[in-house]
Amino acid sequence: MIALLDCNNFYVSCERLFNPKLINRPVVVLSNNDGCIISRSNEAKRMGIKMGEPVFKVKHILRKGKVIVLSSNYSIYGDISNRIMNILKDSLSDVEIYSIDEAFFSLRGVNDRQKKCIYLADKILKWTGIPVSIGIAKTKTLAKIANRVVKKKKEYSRLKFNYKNVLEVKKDNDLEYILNNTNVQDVWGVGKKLSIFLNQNNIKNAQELKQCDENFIREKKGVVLQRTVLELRGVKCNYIETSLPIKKSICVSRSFGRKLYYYRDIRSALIVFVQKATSKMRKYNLFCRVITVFLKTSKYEKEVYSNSKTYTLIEPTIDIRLIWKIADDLLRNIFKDSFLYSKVGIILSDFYDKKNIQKSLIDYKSISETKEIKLMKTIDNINDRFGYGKIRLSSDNNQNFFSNSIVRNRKSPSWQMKTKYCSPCYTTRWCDIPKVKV
DNA sequence: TCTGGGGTCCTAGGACCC
DNA sequence: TCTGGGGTCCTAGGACCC
Repeated sequence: MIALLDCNNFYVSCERLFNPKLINRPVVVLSNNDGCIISRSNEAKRMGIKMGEPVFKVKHILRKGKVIVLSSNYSIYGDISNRIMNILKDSLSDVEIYSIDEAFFSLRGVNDRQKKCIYLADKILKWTGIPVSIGIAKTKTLAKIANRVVKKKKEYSRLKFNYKNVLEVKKDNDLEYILNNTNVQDVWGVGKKLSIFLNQNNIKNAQELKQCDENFIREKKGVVLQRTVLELRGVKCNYIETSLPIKKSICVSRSFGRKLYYYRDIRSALIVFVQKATSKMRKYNLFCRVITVFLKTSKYEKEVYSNSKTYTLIEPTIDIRLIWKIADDLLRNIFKDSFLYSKVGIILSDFYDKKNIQKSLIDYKSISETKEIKLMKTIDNINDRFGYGKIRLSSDNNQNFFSNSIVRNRKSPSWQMKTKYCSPCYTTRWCDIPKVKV
């Protein structure tokens, strides 16, 4: 049997840990750039605020309901997430960290599965303060559904719930009842497009999807959806992945705090993203061969433009100077005057381990300890010790960006994200650690 | 005024090979 | 009249996830 653990309203729950004023009040957390609502407290959900909704569309509800609005603070969420995952790993052998707030784990060999899960949920609540829900079933897809049922008990009023936050579906007729009362678009792996297709073919709920002709699904929509159908029938197609997957691409990109018109402004944003992407790549000890830069206007803009260019090197590289030079060229290639741009980004891909690098036949030199590698290591060491951005590529417009954590009043570069309502980094920055008066 | 970021996987089609 | 069979690799685009 497989269990899925999911933290309840995760970002809001994290914020509440350090700010008790948020408890029992409607709270929402916003996406980067304060654009959309991506986490809601139960109080906010009850007011009809939807997941993913742009803030400006629900301004009136937020104001009227005195909803507390927060920018997202990923250093807190990441840190709390690590603590929760470590608790799981301490008492289980097969844990797959599926996302920042979700984990699958195997319950093979466990006698009383619900008891074990209740114990884990209690421990997580006690040790971290985060409430969680756990669903248990034969496959990942069914565990996802069971988990959803725990969180939406009201929609399944005929079920008997023995526990507040854990559910194992044991009886066949219970499962049938659950699947009959779960819309097809709420099944894991069925998104907007597929649910439209399924509805048109008279498949409206999970039970109907389970019983439909899998060959028809395979032929029309491919193997992924076919697997979903099989998983609904209790046939395992997706297994628990305990080892970290090998990275296939690294992307760093942000929407600008305001629309940008000038090339030099966009360039000064890109140079920062390139540095983030390359330092991330070096953390994984990887070399990349393919570099992509993309640039776009908002899709809601009157004059829409979006373009990307890719460059493939002969030899994989780790050198930020080379990567930046190429990225800069690519940007110059796709930039066009007279658009109001909202976003630029870099994608590094086609990764190689140091040992598996195919050298150029023509321009051969030994890779093992070249100057580039030594230089990059030195940069990383200095930045680790003295703070990110102490050594970086130069760009005239970014002088204040890297010192902004200390001096907040200086003018920040024009592309920087909006984070108007950000809470302190309570657990990851020395000066933000909460003070307690006794 | 205002609409996130970072990923993965699959498929179809084209180009090419012998 | 009549034009093979079997395959790989690459890319773009579409779908999904949180």
